[in-house]
Amino acid sequence: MARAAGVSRATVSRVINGIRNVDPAIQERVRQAIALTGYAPNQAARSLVTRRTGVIALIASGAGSGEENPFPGQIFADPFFGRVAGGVVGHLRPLGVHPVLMFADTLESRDQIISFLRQGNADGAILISISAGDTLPKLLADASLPAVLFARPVRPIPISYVDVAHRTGGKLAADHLVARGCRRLATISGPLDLPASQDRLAGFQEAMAVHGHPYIPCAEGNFTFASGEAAMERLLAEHPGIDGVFVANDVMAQGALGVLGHHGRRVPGDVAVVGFDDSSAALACRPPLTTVRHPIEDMAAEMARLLLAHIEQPDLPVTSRIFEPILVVRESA
Amino acid sequence: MARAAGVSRATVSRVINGIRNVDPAIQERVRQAIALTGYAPNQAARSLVTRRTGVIALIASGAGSGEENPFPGQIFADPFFGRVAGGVVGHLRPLGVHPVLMFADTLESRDQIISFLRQGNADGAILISISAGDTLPKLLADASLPAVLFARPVRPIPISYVDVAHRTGGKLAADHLVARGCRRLATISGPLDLPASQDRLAGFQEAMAVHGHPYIPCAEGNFTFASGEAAMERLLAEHPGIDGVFVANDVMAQGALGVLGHHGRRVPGDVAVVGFDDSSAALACRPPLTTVRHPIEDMAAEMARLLLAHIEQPDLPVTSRIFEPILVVRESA
DNA sequence: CTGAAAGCGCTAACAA
DNA sequence: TTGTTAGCGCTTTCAG
Repeated sequence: MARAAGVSRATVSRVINGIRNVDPAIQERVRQAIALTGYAPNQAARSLVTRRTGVIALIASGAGSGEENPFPGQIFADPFFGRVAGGVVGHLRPLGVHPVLMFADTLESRDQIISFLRQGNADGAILISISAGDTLPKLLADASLPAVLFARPVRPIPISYVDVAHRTGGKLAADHLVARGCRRLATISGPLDLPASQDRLAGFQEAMAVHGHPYIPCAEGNFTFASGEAAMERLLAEHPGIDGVFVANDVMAQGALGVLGHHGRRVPGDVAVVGFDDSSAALACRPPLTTVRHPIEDMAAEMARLLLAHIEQPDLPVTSRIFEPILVVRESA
Repeated sequence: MARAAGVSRATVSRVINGIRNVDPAIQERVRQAIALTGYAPNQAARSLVTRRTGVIALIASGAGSGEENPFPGQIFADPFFGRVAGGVVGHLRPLGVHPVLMFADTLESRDQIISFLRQGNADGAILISISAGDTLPKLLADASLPAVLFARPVRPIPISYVDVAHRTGGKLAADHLVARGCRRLATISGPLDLPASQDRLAGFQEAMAVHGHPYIPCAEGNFTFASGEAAMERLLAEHPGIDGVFVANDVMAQGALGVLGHHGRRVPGDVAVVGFDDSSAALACRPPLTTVRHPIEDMAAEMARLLLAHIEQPDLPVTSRIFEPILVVRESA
């Protein structure tokens, strides 16, 4: 464009990038020419010199080293992932940064992601690991690509992360259930190879021990609806007298609620239920779910901040930031 | 890199881009040098000359012209959107194309999206409109940006789209419910300003008329869980004798199922329920939902094909492709 | 079959 | 304050 504005391209560039030291009159003239010609600067040319794309990778990372379902499954439909994605978009969009959706399910896809980043397709990555044994954090660290994890990695890795105090969450649930008068408690945990699951469980058990309940029956799930149902069935079969359950995420809690209803148990009358996440599933439960709120929006904001900082200053030391959960009391407990 | 390979960069480029006419020996030498040096070609430089990015925009477009929730809400958590996103990723990833997640909720965000595309940040767009009166399709067409819609636009617009035969879907549900012996039917529709909702409803009503039921009570919802509950409550209040319901999507059906249970109605014994989409919500229903399957993966594949074709040949005439739904019989009807 | 050279469109020194 | 100039790192004619 826009030497039709009667100035040099350098000046146009300065106006577009909001650099001062440009005569207001000329600034105006350039703006008009832009509006008139419908000029849109070429991002590739721009990235080539600025070495920045305004794009980050938002990665849902599962285990998988072989081949699986060709469709990145219902991960994207998980209310938890949805809330994270929403939080990230909400905070990055005003800054003109947009996320590329990626799914790391196979060895190949992990390599593809690393290449994608190394080629400068994106400036950094936000990684949401949904299973243990994920090798992507290490690959990212080894390639020293700017990245932030949504949760503490299984093994220590020099990479920044944001997490919630899972143990505190477990304790909140325990305290609430005990305060409500529950005496025969049980819990449905997430996959026990995940630190998050371990910590929620440990926090719950420890708090229960303090309340004088040294042993708590536990059924392991994998954060899916169906696994929540199955776990609840097992618990009910082995411990029919249960009067309170802490479930490690809302989606499983939703499944558990259905099973309880099926077995004629009233919630919260016969059995009180507390979930975890405060995802949209909590409001889709009947009765609405009392749950431990994962402050995802705050965490997403912090991840955005951290990632951008790492992008700006590649040698910034890695940090972690732990958020405190709170109990949201609704009707299920 | 890699004049360390002892060849010119032109040759390296040829090897990387898999262009023939390269001596196998040299080809091998280049590959080794690449592996050795860990060379990764710069995508910006590449895009600058090829005018292609390998990125497309995946847009969830709501209505909204003012300001709303700062967080792109639970759209991303909707099982329907999740399935579309998964289908798109599944088909584009093998081709080395990745989607940027965008949310068009405000006037401003729509402009931002158009700029994003015009600046060459992405080669084209896939748009999933989740409300009527969306102006984005028109903006895209006016800017003649390569784009494909997930559904027929409300008003005719010169832009390609992929859709499902909603009327057929409604008919499938009607035929099944009647064949099952239901006599007092009702339906919960989606927002009636959406063509998709209108067509599902019309298809259902017309088929019912053929079966001798000229009038079918209808309650309008907006595709959310809560609206499904509310609609079912209304229906039950006004027509307590209902013995079959066609619900325009699975998420609302899930809500309806809960309400029916609450009112002591057995499903499918007292009331049979048929949903629409066959999203993950259908399997999370109790009993599992009989539903009209939206062939989203096939549709996503077709969208990918169409979009890439439009990107290759900018003057390709617009087309549409309508897919046939099928009935998936489970336990709810 | 391979190399040399000319840009792609922009930003960022450096002059003026 | 503005214009000139030199690349950013690649692909792609065009010679050889």
